[in-house]
Amino acid sequence: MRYLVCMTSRMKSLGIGELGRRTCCKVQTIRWYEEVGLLPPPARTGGGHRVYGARHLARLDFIRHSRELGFPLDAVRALLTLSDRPDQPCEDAHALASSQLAIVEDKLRRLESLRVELARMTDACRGGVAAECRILETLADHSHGHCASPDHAA
Amino acid sequence: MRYLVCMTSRMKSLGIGELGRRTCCKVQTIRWYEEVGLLPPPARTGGGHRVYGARHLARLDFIRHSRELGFPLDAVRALLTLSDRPDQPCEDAHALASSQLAIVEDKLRRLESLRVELARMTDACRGGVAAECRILETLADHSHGHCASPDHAA
DNA sequence: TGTGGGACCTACAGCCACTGGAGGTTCAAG
DNA sequence: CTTGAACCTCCAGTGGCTGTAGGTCCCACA
Repeated sequence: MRYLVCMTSRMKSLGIGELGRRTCCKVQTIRWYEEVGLLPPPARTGGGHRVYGARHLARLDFIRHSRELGFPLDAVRALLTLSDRPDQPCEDAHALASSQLAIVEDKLRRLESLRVELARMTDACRGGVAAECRILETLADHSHGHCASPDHAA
Repeated sequence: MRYLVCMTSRMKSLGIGELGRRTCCKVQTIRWYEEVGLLPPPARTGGGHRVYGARHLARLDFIRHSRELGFPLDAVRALLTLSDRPDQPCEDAHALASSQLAIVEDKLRRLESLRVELARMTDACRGGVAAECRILETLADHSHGHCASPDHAA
């Protein structure tokens, strides 16, 4: 793919492999982002190989960073649309980010209580046979919330 | 399904709906657990409806509690096998629980750094148009780790 | 100029742990 | 006997990729 660099003197063009290397994306993932409309279809060589430019690199970086922060693809799509319209107010971006923050905070809370329970379990287990195992006992103990979730009540 | 209670005087028998209500499991999920071998196939009425007993209730409670703690189904399967053999040593249960604890602790660490970055983002954004939005700017900024992951290097 | 082999192509199946829907049957109460 | 909720089976879809099969293209090197 080095020939691509020679083809256009002023701008770097790169193949899908090189793009993947620069953005920490697997090649299949890049193709899949194209398929679902996150990344615009690039130019092709005569033989059908994809040829990317700086725009694609930036866009894929944006996508990857958003994904790393846990935004679902729909949110990434919305954020990309916003960044494509620099004159629009950024309220939506703010809303997306704070709802993502709320989700993360909620996950943190719930994971923390899992951690506590798991730590208590492993601490309580002092070896021995399964019949006396505190871990298995805890798991079998059904004195939990018992379907208080509104989801299930409905 | 009340007839089931009458059928057997000494033990409560229940239909799939009632079992679901008592364990916070959707009916489909119960059937699916049966399909993948986590829950033994129950008796059936003449018409083909599933009839569960106390064993199933306990086992499903065990499964649900394990799942709530984040154990993947394979681990749940292993834990169930252990609890079915009370004479065996419980080392495996301990190993499973501590590896799950390690996974949870790792997730907590990573979620916490997400939280920090998201909070910084939303704090930095003071409204305005997308072109000046700190959130979009942060997402577009590609001064990150750049493929240090061994996964990608390999 | 030929060749080797790595990078690329498409198309499709599989992962986890369910969830939902279609279309039909069974059950218990009134 | 009718009603309608609960149940049945089968199958497709979710999110976000990942892996595989079977082929084609590209370019460095001899």
